[in-house]
Amino acid sequence: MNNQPDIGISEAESVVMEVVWQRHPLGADEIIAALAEQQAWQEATIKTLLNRLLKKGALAAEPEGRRYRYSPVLQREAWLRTQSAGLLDRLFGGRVAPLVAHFSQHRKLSKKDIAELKRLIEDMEK
Amino acid sequence: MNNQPDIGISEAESVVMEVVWQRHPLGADEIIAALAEQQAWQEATIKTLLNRLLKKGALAAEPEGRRYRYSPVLQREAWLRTQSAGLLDRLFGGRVAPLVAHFSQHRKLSKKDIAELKRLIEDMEK
DNA sequence: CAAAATCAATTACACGTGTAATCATCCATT
DNA sequence: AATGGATGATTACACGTGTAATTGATTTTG
Repeated sequence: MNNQPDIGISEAESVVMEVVWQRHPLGADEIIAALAEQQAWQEATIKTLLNRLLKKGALAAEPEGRRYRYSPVLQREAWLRTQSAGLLDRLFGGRVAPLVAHFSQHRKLSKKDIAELKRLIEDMEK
Repeated sequence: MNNQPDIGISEAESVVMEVVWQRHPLGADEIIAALAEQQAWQEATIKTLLNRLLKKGALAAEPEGRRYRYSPVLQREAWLRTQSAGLLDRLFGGRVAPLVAHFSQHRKLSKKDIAELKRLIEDMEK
């Protein structure tokens, strides 16, 4: 009974969420400040995104004086899960191995990556 | 100099592409027939998608009599690459290991999957 | 040959999204 | 108290997308 019926957030919205996921609660000004460094967005744009995220229920806002502090309702983990599951199913028939194979062909994996993968797999075998 | 400047296709469009990737060239009727079994789309809808894919340059159509036969221009491999790279970068900071870790936590990997992964990694080490 | 069937092309339309400007409200300052 | 600044709310607007109906051109059929 706490199950959010799968909030869908857009690309731009997810950029805002990333900021709030990292630290919260945050005021709009702080979010705007954090984004100023990576995005070329006007303040108004970010305000819009915040409102849309509120309306979608991905963020919660608690009033603090005349300001709001925003916190995530949608959890990053849950979002990650639907995003990556979606891609895996649509593109790789839901199988992880082909996905890894794909990356191993097209993306340089460092020795560290490989070592880490190896450890992961060993853990899985137990 | 053959570099298509990154054709972007939508979700619904990709469903059509999957059909054409599997077998081509195909007439619109064949595509419609193939999709009838999985999608509840009207013919007109598929026609629209075909036209949009043409306009985007993702498909090519050669006239055959008064019909067209459609073939992919955008290659599945290329599309896969941008799709999965996008997700990897946006969600996992471009690192493969965290992605695999994520799946290993949330998705049951069969023994077969694990064995396959293991082999992949062994190959990588060489 | 006229009528019907077949396809592709054109047009439709609501909704989400990226991107923002403007409006309204409330607090602080002169 | 009036004014200016801050900030949230409302409105804007073009474009992509999902979903299709309608139109137009051509072919097949009676």
